[in-house]
Amino acid sequence: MARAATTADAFNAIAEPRRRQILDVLASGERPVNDLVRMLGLAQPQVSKHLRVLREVGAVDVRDEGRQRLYRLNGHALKPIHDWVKAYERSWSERFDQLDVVLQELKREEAEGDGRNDQ
Amino acid sequence: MARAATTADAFNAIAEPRRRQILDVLASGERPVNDLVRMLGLAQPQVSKHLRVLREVGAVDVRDEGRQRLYRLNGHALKPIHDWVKAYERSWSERFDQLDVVLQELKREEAEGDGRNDQ
DNA sequence: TTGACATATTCCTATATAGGAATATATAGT
DNA sequence: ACTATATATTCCTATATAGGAATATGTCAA
Repeated sequence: MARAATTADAFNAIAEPRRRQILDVLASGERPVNDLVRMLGLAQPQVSKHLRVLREVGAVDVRDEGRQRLYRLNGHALKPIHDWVKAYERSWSERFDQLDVVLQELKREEAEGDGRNDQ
Repeated sequence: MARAATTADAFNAIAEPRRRQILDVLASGERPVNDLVRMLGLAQPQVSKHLRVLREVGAVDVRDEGRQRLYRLNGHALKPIHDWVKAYERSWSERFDQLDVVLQELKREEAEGDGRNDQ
């Protein structure tokens, strides 16, 4: 079997750096395709193709306005990624290091309390 | 050009659901390959191959112990993903909705203050 | 050293890109 | 109707999988 389609889910869609760049630009607001072409320095067909993938996974929405097509971010599609990766935050976050220290202390106190029955 | 290699970066590596599952299992602690084989119901060679990809992007580390190889999580490799996706949190988080309300109010108050030169 | 166990690698194939080039479609203006 | 502008689609090709099957490598134990 080959790799899953880029349109299979958001994880596959955003594996491509250009598509992340497109989302980053759209984060600042709605944009026509040509804005993206200019800002990212890509060929127009490639941008349209990337936008199609992003649309298929629900990461962007489109709106017609005259001869332009205005794309806008739909961050909801990225929530599963956020939810998944958030579980690993403790691997690098000082905040969680601190939390771990506190939890360790609680556990130690609890163990000490065992013999003395509370107090 | 084809798609970037799965080993190109963490984004590409974790696009494959099996590899995310492997990381999820390793999050609970170090494991030999056969544990993963049993827990995920995959063929052993496939697991070894997925582990290789995860190793190449730095998401796991290995340690030899007798005839077993113990794999463990290295969450640091996932930080870039977390950092990237975090910027989109406001799209779905109520917390940020609230923050936006506050910011709007501040902006409004500032605008009102314009004519009255401070207060 | 022979055998059992644990893991990695190699070979195979169907499939899906990403980018470039060319072209199609749609809309506005004259 | 014609033209310019904006965007999408199609065709092409090199490349990289993911999984299955077979096999290689490494290590312990008798």
